[in-house]
Amino acid sequence: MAQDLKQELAALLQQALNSVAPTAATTAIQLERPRDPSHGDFATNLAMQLAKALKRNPREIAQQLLNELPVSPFVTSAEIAGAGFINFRLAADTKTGVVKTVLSAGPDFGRSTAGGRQKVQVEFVSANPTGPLHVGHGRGAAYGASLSSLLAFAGWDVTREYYVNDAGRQMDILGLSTWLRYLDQHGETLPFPPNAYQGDYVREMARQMTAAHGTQFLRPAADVLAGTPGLPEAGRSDDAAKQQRELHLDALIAQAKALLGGDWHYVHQHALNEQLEDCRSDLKEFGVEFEVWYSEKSLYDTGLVARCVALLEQKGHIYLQNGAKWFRSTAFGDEKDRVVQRENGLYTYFASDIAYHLNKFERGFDKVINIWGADHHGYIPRVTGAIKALDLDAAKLHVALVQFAVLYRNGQKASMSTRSGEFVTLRELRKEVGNDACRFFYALRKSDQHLDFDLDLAKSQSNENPVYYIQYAHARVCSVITQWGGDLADLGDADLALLSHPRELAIANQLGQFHEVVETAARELAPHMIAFYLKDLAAEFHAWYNAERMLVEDAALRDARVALAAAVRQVIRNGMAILGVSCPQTM
RNA sequence: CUCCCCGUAGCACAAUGGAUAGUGCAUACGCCUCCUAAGCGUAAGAUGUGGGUUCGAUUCCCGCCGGGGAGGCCA
Repeated sequence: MAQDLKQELAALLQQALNSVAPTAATTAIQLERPRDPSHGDFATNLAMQLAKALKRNPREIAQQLLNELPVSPFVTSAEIAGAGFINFRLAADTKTGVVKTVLSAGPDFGRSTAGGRQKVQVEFVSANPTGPLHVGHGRGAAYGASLSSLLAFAGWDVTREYYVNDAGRQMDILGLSTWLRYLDQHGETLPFPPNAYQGDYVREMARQMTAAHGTQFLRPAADVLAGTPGLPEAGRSDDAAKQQRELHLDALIAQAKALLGGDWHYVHQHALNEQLEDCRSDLKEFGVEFEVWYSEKSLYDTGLVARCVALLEQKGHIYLQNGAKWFRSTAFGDEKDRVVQRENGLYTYFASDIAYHLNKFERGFDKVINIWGADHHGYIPRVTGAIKALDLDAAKLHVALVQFAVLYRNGQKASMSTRSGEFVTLRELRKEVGNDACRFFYALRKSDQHLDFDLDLAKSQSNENPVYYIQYAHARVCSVITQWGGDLADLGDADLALLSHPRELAIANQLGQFHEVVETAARELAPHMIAFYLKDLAAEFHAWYNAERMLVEDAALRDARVALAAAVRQVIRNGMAILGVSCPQTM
C-alpha cells in the first residue's frame, strides 16, 4: 500500500516533469518522508534538482510542476514550501487503510520481495571452539541473526553459516590443555603452561574423560616433559620468554601426540565436540541458529586447500621465497604479500580461508556476507585479493566488520581474553540480563560502532532497557483486546474513517512506513533501523494510549480504535521477530 | 609508522545530502476513583576545529585536534 502510494506519486511527478522540462525528464525523482509532519506525508526536492539545469528559481519550477500535476484521489494537497520542496498530503482514508492491510497480512505484513529470492550466505560468529562464547561473540551472533532474519523478510534466500575452525594449533592447544588437566587429576602433575587454556571448563572436560575411559590416557608426567625446552621464569614478559613459552607448548603438543598415539585423536575430538556442542546450545538459547556448520578440517580432507593453492599457482599468483609459498596479494591492493604454505609444508590459516571462499562461490551464492570482528579488518584486502586472483566476482563479497564490545564493570574495562579465564561469557550475560534485553541491547547499535557494554547498567537497571518499552506497548494492546472481548476477524468491517485524531493518523502513517524501513534496513545491512523504528512506533502508541481511551461506549469508534491497536501489535511482533526478541502478552 | 572505528545535550545513542538535528537516562515540575505508571505531559539542554564540494553538509572530500581499536611464516 505504502509502496504503491510512493510509486503513484512518482508517476504523477514524472508526468508533470515530462511537460515542464522534457530535456531533464530522466532526472531521478526522489520522494522522502519529511521529518516534520507539518511538511506533509511525502516531499520531493525535484524542483531544486532541476534549478541548475534550467537556470531558474526552484520555487518557480515547483509552481510549474504543480500546474502540470495530474489530480489523484490519494492526494489532498500539494504545496510549495521552503526553498522549493513540494509537499504532498495524503487523504486520511488513504493513510488509515493500512490498518486493514496489516490485519489481513498478519505476520507477513512488511514482507518484501526486494531480495528477489537471490541466494545470500551470512557467515557469522565462527568463533574457535576452544572455550565458551563471550560477550564479543554475542554481538556478532545478535547482529548476524538479526541481519539474516531481516534479509529473509526482505525477500532473500538466506543461508546462515558457522565456520568451524577445527583444524590448526588452537585446537591442539585445547586438546593438550584438557589432557594436562586430566593428568593432574590423576596425580601426574606438571607445570600448567600459562599460554594454555585455563578455564574451569577444561577441567570439566578432563573429568568427563575419566568418567568415560578411566585411566586409559594416563602417562607419566616426566615422560611428557621430556625433551621440552622448559618454561622461563613466571614473571618474564620479554620476547625471548614469550617465544620460549610457545616453543614449550608446541613441544608438549608433540609429546602428547607421540605418547598417546591413536588416543590423541580421541582427546582432541572430545574437546572439540564438547566445545562445539556447548557453543551450539548457547547460541540456540540465544535464538541464534545456523543452517550450516562448515568444517575447516573438511577443506583439507577434501583436498580443496591444496587444489586452491595449485589453482593460484596455475594462474601465476604464487611465488617461492625462503622455502615458503607466497600469494602475491600486493598485485590486488594488499600492502604485503602473504604466505599460504610455510616452509614446513603446513598451510596457513589464510590458505584454508581462501579455499573456504572459493567453496562459497562454488556453491552459487549471489551474495556472500562475512561478519567479522574489527580485528580482522586488515584481512579484507588479502581475501578479496585472493577472490580476484581466482577470477571470481569480488563484488559479491561483503564484509561487515563488527566493532568490539568493550565491557565495563565497576566503571572499569573488563578483560575478555579466553586465555586468562577471566572473561564474561555470553551465558553469564544472558542469565543476568535476559535474552530479550541482551538481543535488543546489541541490536540498538550500528554494527560498525564501538559498543560500551556496561555490565552494571545492564544488570542493575535492566528494567530501563528500551526493550521493555516496546514489549510493554505490545502487552498493553493485548490487554485491551482481551477486555474488548471481540473477534479480531470482525474488524475487517471497522469504519476507519473514525480514526481522525492526529495521533491516530500519525500511528497509521508510521505503520505504513514499515515496508520502507524493512527494505532500507536490508539494503544497508542495518537491522538496528528496525529497532529504532519500533521504538518510535511504541512511543506513538503510548502517547495515544494515554491521551485517548480505546474501549469507549460508541461501538463503531471502539472497533476502529481496537483495529488500529491490533495493527500496532502486529507490526511490533513482526519487527521483534526480525530482532529475535519475544513479545509477552502480559508484563 | 600504516590502517580501521568514533567525536552530536551532563551520560548513552539516532538522523536514504534536505526544512525547526530526534530518542532514552539523568535534572525540574505535573498526571493513576479512568483500557497495565516498565507509561504519559511540560521545561531546560548538543553537531570538536579549519577549509572544500553543493541551491543546501551532522552526513561527502582534505587538513588539524581528541578518544578507542588493529596490524605476526599466530589462529
